[in-house]
Amino acid sequence: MSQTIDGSPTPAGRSASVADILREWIVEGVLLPGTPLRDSVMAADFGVSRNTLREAFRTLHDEGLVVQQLHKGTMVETLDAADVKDIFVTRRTLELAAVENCPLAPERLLDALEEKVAAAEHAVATEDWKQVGTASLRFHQALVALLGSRRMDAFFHVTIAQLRLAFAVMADEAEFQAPWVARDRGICDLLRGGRSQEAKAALRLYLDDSERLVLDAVRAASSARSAAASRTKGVR
Amino acid sequence: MSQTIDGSPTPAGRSASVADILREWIVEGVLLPGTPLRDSVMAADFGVSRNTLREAFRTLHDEGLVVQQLHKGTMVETLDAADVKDIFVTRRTLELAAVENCPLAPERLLDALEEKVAAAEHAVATEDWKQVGTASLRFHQALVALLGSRRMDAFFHVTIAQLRLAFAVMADEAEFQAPWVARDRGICDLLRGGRSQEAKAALRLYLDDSERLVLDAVRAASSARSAAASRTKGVR
DNA sequence: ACTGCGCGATTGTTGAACAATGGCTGGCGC
DNA sequence: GCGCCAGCCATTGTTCAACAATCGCGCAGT
Repeated sequence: MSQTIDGSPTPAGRSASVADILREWIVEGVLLPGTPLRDSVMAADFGVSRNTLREAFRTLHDEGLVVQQLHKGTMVETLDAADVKDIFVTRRTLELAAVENCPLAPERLLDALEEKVAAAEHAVATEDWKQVGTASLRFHQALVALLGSRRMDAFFHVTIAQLRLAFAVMADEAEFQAPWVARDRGICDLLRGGRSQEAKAALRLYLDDSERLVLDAVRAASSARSAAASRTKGVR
Repeated sequence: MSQTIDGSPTPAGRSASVADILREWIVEGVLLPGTPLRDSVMAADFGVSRNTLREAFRTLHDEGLVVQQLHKGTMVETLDAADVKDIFVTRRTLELAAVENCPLAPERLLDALEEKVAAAEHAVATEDWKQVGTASLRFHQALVALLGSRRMDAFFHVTIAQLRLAFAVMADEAEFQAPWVARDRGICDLLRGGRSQEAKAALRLYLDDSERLVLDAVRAASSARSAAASRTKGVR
């Protein structure tokens, strides 16, 4: 799960390279949720051994991007409505606790907050909408970091990675992404101004709105998927 | 220590079986913190391939029970004071949020709470002190379950497993274990009586006291360990 | 149309080979 | 005698191809 604390000389070999490519494909939406990843054929495609590929699968499994069932193989994680609700329960618990804990957090972490919001705003300015979602999530990761717990940071990282799976099937246009960054900025400023209770309220509304949006997207994708499945099976 | 896996109906794969056994040995204190696990010899002991054993090691690594240093192998995780603080930050965040959420939790989860406390009390009655610690932790797991999040349940489960590493080096006598169960009972009754704010206050005190105790134990074990290290190196 | 069986496809496991790194031992110079 | 350096050995990390176990699907029989 040691995801890119980079600078570390990870000579982790070919399986890491394969994992990087697959990760890219998954979060970019090239490999859609539910896609089965058959190791035999992918091993041939990449020109590596099955065992190496399985190692890459394992890495992605640690990051919550794929699921593995015994003797049924590996497939890209599919989020249903229950998963989204689960993720947002998690987000509320961790992020709201972090905001409440903000006054006790060291200055360094507050600065990281500012930095992440600035990065998101830069992504908006350059209209790199795919990056905007990622940058915004990084801000929320920095939010959780206020708690000062290595373990919760790692846990939240996986949670966020799964949420990105849902983003992959969403339209990434200006009117969908930009408003969130503005709200991130608002929360950041409230926190840096020491008004953590107001920040908490703002964050709660933020999460409620965001959950609604993601839920709609996931339900749409899910119904589209089941419709496609019915078509291939000839059910009407 | 030659223990073979086979014979059992291997319900979840062999690497998983090996991981189960090692996990048992670790949390039961058979393998003490810092014990190096050499893959060649353990693979022979278990009668499995070195590759399979490394798979098991990786599973335990994900669960935070062992650490892996590049080219230095795998060893049982040793918790230092920072780790304990980290774990208790996590416990406060999750458990207190769970208690606050209690009024919204379904009846079924409240009943589970009662069941777990009863189990802990039974362990006390039979003076099975090793089981008492485990049963008490299970109560706290049920507490977190009030949040209704599969992901947080899983996360808390590994957190608790790490905490048991510290318990492994603690004296497990009546006067150390029994009081916690009584306090668990108090919290449980408050929750079932709908007085979640009082339960929250009680839980906060509980966690503060528990953290102090575990911290002392870990510091004692740590200093004992470093003293032993100095002795073997000839440092006075 | 339904049920049971067998086969192909796919995954899980193995053992070996090779590379890379860390620690240790022995020798050297001071 | 003490400290430092170099080379060797043991252990770990990575990859591979072959073997075994299991699941799902199609086919035959009723």
